[in-house]
Amino acid sequence: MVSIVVADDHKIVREGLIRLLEAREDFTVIGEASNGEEAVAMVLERRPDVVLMDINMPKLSGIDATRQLGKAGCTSKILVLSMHESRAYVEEVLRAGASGYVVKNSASKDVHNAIDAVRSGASYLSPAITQQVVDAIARPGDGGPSGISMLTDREREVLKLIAEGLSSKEIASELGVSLKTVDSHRSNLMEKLDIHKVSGLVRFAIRAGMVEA
Amino acid sequence: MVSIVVADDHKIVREGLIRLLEAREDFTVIGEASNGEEAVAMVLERRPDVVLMDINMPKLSGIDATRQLGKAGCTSKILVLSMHESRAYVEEVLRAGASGYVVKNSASKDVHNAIDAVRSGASYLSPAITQQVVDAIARPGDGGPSGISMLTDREREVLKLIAEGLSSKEIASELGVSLKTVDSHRSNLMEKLDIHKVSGLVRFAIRAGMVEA
DNA sequence: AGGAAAATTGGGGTTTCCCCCTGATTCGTC
DNA sequence: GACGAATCAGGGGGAAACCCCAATTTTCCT
Repeated sequence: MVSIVVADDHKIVREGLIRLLEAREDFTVIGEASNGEEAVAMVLERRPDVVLMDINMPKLSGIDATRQLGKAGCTSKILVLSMHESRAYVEEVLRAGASGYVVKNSASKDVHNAIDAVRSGASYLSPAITQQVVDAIARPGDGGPSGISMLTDREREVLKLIAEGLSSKEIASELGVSLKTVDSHRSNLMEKLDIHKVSGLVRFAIRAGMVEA
Repeated sequence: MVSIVVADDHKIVREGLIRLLEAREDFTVIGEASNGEEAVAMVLERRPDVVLMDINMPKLSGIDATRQLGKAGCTSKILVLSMHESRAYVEEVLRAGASGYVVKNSASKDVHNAIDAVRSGASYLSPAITQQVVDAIARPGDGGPSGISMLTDREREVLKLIAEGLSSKEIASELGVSLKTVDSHRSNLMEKLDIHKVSGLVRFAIRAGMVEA
């Protein structure tokens, strides 16, 4: 019997997922969460075998939640559910410690397979994704990391807030650091990405799935 | 018996929705589509009582599909499913001819209710939405179409270039006018849209389909 | 363990651009 | 004529972008 926690901010999607999961008699959903914080708390408390986690969630993204669970020494396997097929996204998810990446454009059978895979210690990537990863590995001359992975955690954080429309001053107070520090991160990430305009940063962040359009 | 067509680009979501719908014995799903074009073709062919349509779909958005169905004289009731709760979206959806607007953060019971409502000729708006609509009506001052239609051709042109990352100076030379003129258009469109940051303009332009992410 | 490299933090100063305000002129349309 | 749209213009405040710099911590590699 495989115990599962489902985390997705859309109730209707959550309900649908649960039905799909429980079509398998050896799967049992033991909890559901509607945001990242809730998901972390619930997983740490109930210790499911598998967590089916959406990326786009309020308060704490699925990626950050995955990261936190890893740091907390959680042994539950995390299966990230995403609507994005961009390579940059997959990279970040896997580095955060997830065992699998399933695009929402999958059949329920695929999700079942994915759960079986991560249960047995394997990794699972949606077919649409594996090709991207293979491409990335096969193309070292591509400048390697597609951009986002060459940024530090802090720089990603700052980029996300820039793309969301916060001014440097607001970002500084949001992160609890000085304006000058934010300015440094801003300059550094612009240099790394070779994007020197806010508009470019916003489009990049959207393509990378860091923010919604 | 209510016949339904489900349109959503994510297969896993589509499957979940279908299960939720068929939990009601008087509902029967007679078709599913993974993009807007497919949805239009299928609805015109099978003439369902109700279409459950996601907004975000490739090729043709749920909104445009709704518009096309209306022009084609289709009598199927259209229930739009959206992850957005912003007023601008609701307005556009309803003006496109949809009978209902259901946020994805709803319970399956709400979707059942929504279908019952539109079936009987009524409109259905998710609770989270009704407040927004009431607010919009109560404020005749800015009650106009909250989107792109209030911009002039020139302003749309400038907005597009801003979103593409050009500076005001570059836009001026691109359009063959003075920098100050561009500055005026910029100010005016910002005022009209009530968006006062580049990041917001870029996201707006992407949502409006004026530029690619 | 020890040292190198990177990340994070912080500061000063300059230049450019953005944003908002006010105003004006021309053109076409209703 | 009245109106809206497009064009042009100046000035001022502020933010951003880019330059210089440096201290501390964390991470990584040998």
